[in-house]
Amino acid sequence: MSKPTFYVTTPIYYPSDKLHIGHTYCTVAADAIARYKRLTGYDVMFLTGTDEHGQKIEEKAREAGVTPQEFVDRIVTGQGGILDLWKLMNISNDRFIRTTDDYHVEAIQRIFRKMYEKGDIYKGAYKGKYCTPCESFWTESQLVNGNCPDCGRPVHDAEEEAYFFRLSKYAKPVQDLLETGTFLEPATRVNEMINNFIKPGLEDLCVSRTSFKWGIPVDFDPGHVVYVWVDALFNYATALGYMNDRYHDFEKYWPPHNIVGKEIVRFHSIIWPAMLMSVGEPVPQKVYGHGWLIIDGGKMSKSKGNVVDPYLLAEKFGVDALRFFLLRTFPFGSDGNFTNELLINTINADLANSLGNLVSRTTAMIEKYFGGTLPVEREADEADAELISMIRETAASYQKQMDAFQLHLGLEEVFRLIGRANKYIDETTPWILARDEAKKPRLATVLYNLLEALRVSLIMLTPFIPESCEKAFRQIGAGEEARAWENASVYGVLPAQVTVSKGETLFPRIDSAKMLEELEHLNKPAVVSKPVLPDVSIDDFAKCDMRVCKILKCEAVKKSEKLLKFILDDGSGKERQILSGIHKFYEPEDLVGKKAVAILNLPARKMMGMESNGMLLSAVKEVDGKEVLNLMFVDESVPVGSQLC
RNA sequence: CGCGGGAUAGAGCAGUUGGUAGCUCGUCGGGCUCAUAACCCGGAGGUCGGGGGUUCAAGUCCCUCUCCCGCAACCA
Repeated sequence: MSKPTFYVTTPIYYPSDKLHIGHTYCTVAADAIARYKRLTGYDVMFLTGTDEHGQKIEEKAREAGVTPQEFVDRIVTGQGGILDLWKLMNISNDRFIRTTDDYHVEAIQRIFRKMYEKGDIYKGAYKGKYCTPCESFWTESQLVNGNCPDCGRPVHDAEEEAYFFRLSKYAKPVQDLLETGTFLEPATRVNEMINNFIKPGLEDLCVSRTSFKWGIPVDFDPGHVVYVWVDALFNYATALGYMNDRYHDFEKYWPPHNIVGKEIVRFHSIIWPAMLMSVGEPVPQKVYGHGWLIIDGGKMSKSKGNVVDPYLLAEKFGVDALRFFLLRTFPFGSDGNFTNELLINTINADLANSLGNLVSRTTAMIEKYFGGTLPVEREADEADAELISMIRETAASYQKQMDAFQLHLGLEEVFRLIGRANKYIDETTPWILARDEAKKPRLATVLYNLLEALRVSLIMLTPFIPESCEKAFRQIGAGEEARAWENASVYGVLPAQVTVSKGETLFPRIDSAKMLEELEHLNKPAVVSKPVLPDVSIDDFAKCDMRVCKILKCEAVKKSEKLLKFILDDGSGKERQILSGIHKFYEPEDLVGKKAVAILNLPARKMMGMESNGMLLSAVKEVDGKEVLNLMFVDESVPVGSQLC
């Protein structure tokens, strides 16, 4: 009899930067699901990977002075890269796809052609507002006062050749899919999608670009590259061999369970099923949009300097502790507030105090009272009933939660049992039983029951903390059979004369105050000094017209967090208006009357509907992960209009 | 009125179809001594953001207001 199959995926991550704890969260969750399914008897395919094309990577590579391929190789396969991170985190993926893999590239070209030949992709005109100097297309909604949002100059209607996917054709079936089944979870996301995107009407989707080259070429029209929707989404299929010969298990595993972050739910729940309908393949069994990790109440981002490094945490706390924390603490569907303090508290309370200590006290007593091996004589008591029934029943409620991807609730079930076992020790007072030779059978029974409670708990914890469970199984003397899922709801699986060994401490307690202080230091990386830019000619430098200006007026721009509006005297006799995004660093009233330096001959640019004619110069540096900015003030004695050279 | 999420004990969160407000951590007191200063028991602490409405009954349904967050916009 062949096992049922289960296919689970993470998003393919965009390797424009190192991955952070948020990516780790998602991948660890998918890993726990994959391990859980394997444990419970499924033939599992677990896929993760990287989405390596696109304009941003092209630009980043150019800035770094390498080819796009070299750039992504470094982030994906290089030291401390994505592959290393997943290895460190003990991720059990069966496959890893990179969208630059040959087989994927060829398959995407075939898929694109297939949809084209079917008529679902057609060559049309990308109509929009075009800004000639910027060589950019804009949509109506992107315009600022009807002008180019980049440079503020007028735009005109223009058309460009592009390929479109007939998304509109699939609006109805996609809506039905969202409304009827359990296709998209959690359910709150369904309303969001329907209200935001389906109800206003689905427009056909532009699926090719000519503005950059770093992508998969449309093989029958080489000027175009396939845009991300087709390239990235179909990775879930090509990785199984869909439209290629590299793999041959599409039939076996399709359709997938796509675990995704809430920011890409839209693509996975609308565009993705529509395209699958187009190529005539089943839609995913489930798209699950998990929440984000929030840091200090706000989104994690580079510019806030609050990106949490998973390497650092894994090194400090251990991989299993980190994995456990992520999945135990945060409801999988909603956002979670990440703090180091919470991390330490969770590790101490659940892993050290409850689980680790239970293993420790149980094995210690068996060694102390029986030399490590339980005798065969037993004596049952009514006091055992509740614990034993929990040993038998916890697996069922755990399974129910896990099948619904409610990982944190699954863990809660396990810890209810662990808590009950700790209480059982107090109720049965084995240290008192040990004083009376006649009560040895009773004592053996109590300790055996504790081992059994631990055994079934560890089976259920294996998907979350595999390494630690392995160690703990050995300590409580559990062999292969005792670790099997079938025996997670059976009492009495360990041999009566089981032998234990109190090994190393599974999860050492963490000194919270001390560790927090340590992390505080580590979070302040050495000040990064940027490399000096390539040479420019003196002529190039001379093209920049920088002059001393006096700040006549300065006020905050309404509705803008960052913008200040300056009226400057640049020495010409005319007032000059410049907008600058520095409100975070300065209050307007502190700046009036001061003299600063501005570059005057930048093209005018519209921001929040107002024109900015130039830029105030600032000194910027990243210190302790935070951006520090200082305007370049000059001495009162320097005449207004003085030119820098 | 751009879209969405949220406001429940000191902190972080649960509260299913409306029917005595719960959990974890912290705190205070007690117990125990097998164990990783851990474990067990108990107490204190909430007019469920404000106001109005429906109902025998509202944290839960309806209206309204305030505040926070995310997306979007913007940060040359």
